[in-house]
Amino acid sequence: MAETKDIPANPPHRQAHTDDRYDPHRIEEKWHARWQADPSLFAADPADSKRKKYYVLEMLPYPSGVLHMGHVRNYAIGDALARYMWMQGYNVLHPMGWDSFGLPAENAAIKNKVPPRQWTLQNIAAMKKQMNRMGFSYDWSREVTTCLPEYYRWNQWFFLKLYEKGLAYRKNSKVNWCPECATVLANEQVVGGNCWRHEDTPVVQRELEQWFLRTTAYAEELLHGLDRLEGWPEKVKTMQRNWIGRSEGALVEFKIDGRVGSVGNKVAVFTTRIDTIYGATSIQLAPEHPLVSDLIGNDPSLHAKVEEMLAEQNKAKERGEVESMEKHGVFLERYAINPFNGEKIPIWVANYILMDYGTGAIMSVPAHDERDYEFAQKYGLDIRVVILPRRIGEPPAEGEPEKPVLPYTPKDSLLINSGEFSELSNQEAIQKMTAYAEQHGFGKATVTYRLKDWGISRQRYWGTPIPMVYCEKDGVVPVPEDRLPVLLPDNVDITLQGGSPLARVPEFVNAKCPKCGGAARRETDTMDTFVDSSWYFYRYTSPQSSGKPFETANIDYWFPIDQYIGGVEHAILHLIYSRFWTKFMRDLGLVHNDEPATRLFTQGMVIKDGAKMSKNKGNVVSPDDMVARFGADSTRCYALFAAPPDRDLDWQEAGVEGVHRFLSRVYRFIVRNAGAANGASGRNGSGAVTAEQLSPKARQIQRRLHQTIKRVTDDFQGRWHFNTCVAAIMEFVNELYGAEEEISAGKFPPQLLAEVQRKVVLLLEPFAPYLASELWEMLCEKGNLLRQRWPEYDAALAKEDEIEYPVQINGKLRSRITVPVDSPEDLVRERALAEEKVKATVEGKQIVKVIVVPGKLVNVVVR
RNA sequence: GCGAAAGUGGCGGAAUUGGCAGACGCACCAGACUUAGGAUCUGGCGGGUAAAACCGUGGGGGUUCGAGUCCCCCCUUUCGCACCA
Repeated sequence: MAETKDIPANPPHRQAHTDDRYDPHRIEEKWHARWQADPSLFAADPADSKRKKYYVLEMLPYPSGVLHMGHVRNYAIGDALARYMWMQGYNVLHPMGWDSFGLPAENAAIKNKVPPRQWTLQNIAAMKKQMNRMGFSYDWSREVTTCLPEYYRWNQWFFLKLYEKGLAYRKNSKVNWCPECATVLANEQVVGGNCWRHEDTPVVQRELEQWFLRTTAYAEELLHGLDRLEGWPEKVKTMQRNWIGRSEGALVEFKIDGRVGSVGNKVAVFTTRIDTIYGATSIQLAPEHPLVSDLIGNDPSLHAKVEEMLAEQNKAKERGEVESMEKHGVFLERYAINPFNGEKIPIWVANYILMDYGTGAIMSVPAHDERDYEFAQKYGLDIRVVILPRRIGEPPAEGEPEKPVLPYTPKDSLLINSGEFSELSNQEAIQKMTAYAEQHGFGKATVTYRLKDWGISRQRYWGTPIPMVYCEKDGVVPVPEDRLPVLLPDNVDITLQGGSPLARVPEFVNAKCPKCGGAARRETDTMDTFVDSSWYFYRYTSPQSSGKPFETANIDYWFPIDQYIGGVEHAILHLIYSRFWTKFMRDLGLVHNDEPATRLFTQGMVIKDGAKMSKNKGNVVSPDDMVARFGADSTRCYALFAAPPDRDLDWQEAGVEGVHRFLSRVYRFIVRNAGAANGASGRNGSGAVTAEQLSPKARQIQRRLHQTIKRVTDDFQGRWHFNTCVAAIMEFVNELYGAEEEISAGKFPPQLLAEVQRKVVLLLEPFAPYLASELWEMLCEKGNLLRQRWPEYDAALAKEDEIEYPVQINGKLRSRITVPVDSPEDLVRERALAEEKVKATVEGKQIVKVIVVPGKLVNVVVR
């Protein structure tokens, strides 16, 4: 009690002042207005800048009209990084735009009778307002809006280039059709075989003539390029590898026995296991295989059976039950000849053969393939073993059965019953048998991919018109470059259902043939919106460019993107398409980089009560609501604090409150102490005060400050653990509160106090930029915080004088000793053994050894 | 079925290379200040015990002076792929 005399009865930090209350709304509105008034604050220097560049990019949103928490998290991460990189002295490009074509605008138009364009532009305005309110540091002078002709004309231009190079072509193909919407859906809008908007409406397949982009031309490069993308998550790279699905094998032709139809007298199969060809006991065709009807001929009962199979398959597809379908087949009563042994084997049609993979036909080897085995068992087909784990006559290894368990599929065994190839290893057999087939003209080595060409035609209104016309005389004719853009007409009645809305606009459809000038019909399909997002980030470098999509010189400076940030849901589609687009543009000579982005980060989802936020579940937390209650700083700071960025984040309102309390504490500390420090020059380190002149507590604060700078910096750039960055600052602020009695008693040199406050504010800038700006000004500092340098940590000042060693006995904590830092091991050992508790515990036992881990601990091993 | 990631207090999460498990925050408890407190400040807070001992990172084994961390087996959850020949 006695010492309380020295301390004011009501020390300042124990009082609630009305004037030191943290009012985020007052602060944020003030700075919001200033930032809006001066867009240059967040603008990147031009590409001819001598400064080193940093391009940080968040995936552009679809302008649905409201920002959700997932956006906020994504952008809070990107914004923290952008601000940090500015403070590291980089010229930072941090742009934002709108992926603004797409079906929701059309749906909204039908529902609310608002033109898609108007609906979209309103939404953009609303979301932009929300983003600005969050305080994101976007360079809006580079904003890209994909539904505007200035942008989409370049989609058309690229399309013409693709067409010129033979990378855009037209063919008949099946598309997803929702009868309820009366429109085509993108693959990603088909959920479990049903329409995403009408969850009980199965999507049907419709055959339509469509435009495709030849992504498969780059399959090999898209695959191998992944190996060099070290800054991409393994998960995403694996997904892309699987999607591309490269498979090495052989094409082998089997002659068809007997009469020959119009399609040919051979059937080609693709196999990765040509080494098992002596075990082939049937040929299996996909039901849609063109040979099927030829082989059936006029047999009505076979015809009916195959038809039935197709019908069943379609039904299963509609129900989304294709995977669980039982294997089913029909024998076509015809035979093929195995070119290796001349054997006649039956030809079947089977529902498990996919027409769009390989050749749509396989050789069936039941003994050595799971699916063929299941099928052969059901229909009693021959099962012939042609590979063994060991030589015939060799005894089985310990625990190995006498005969291999079928189906036996390993690739490191030996061939038997395979003519001249018997006794070869599988690997050797694959090479020799492929060569044999090639020599005899019935086969060759080949590579198959699962990746398919990208169908970009959409029978929708709200998209980029495909710049093609159809002329009776000249056929398919591209619109000449100088007549771009082909403008998307306004005032289109999209309530008319069925077919492309543009087909119902005569002014649009009726065109002149660019070649002959005669009457022609315009293409009325529009492009997939993934075209828009395949190259938008290049446009940010040259947003005003009018004669070209962008200036190559700007690309050379800014690209590749240093850090791309977005949701993992784009791992395949957008990220493959944009890699494809980059490679194509590189081959045109427009860019000189092979890949769009060197580093990719996929943040976790924002969930609430264990489930993804959704209107259906009623667990949506609105950013506006959070901002209204706690302010933008608390909201974004919580989004970074609550979990590491790659993990799912469980939104807890009490947590936002906690962060808000923390920011309040920072605010109040500086409000109370800014005056004491102002006037002192803390701007260049600790000024004139040396560490020795400080009181123990002041020295401790100085030490902790530098330790905190190190922790925040390391966690930020080393690991991207923003949660521990914020935690470290919290710890330091707690420490400051612990020292506040001494501070308010004037025992801290003003220089140190100024340095502490100044650096805390700088550390806070990436996480709570509004508050940081306000406090910066309160400290009488001037200028754009983003142009300030990130604080540097001083190892000498951070260094402890003493270190505490835990002392273990047989691995259990028994005591602690404190020794001067850098004490020699011998001294640490001596002090540990001299410790009373240790002595008592060790008493009467034999010390086997004493382990001293410098800077960590002491462990005494006794027996 | 295959592949990947994860499993730590009442909750979100820390522990970066094997070295004091539970930082920081929430919730809770106590105290201070108060006309008042859903404000603020201080302290406590894995289980267990009077206090220790002891037990604790999904379960079981192992390596090690020492394991949340490494190895083997198993369980659970999430995500991705799913007849790809």
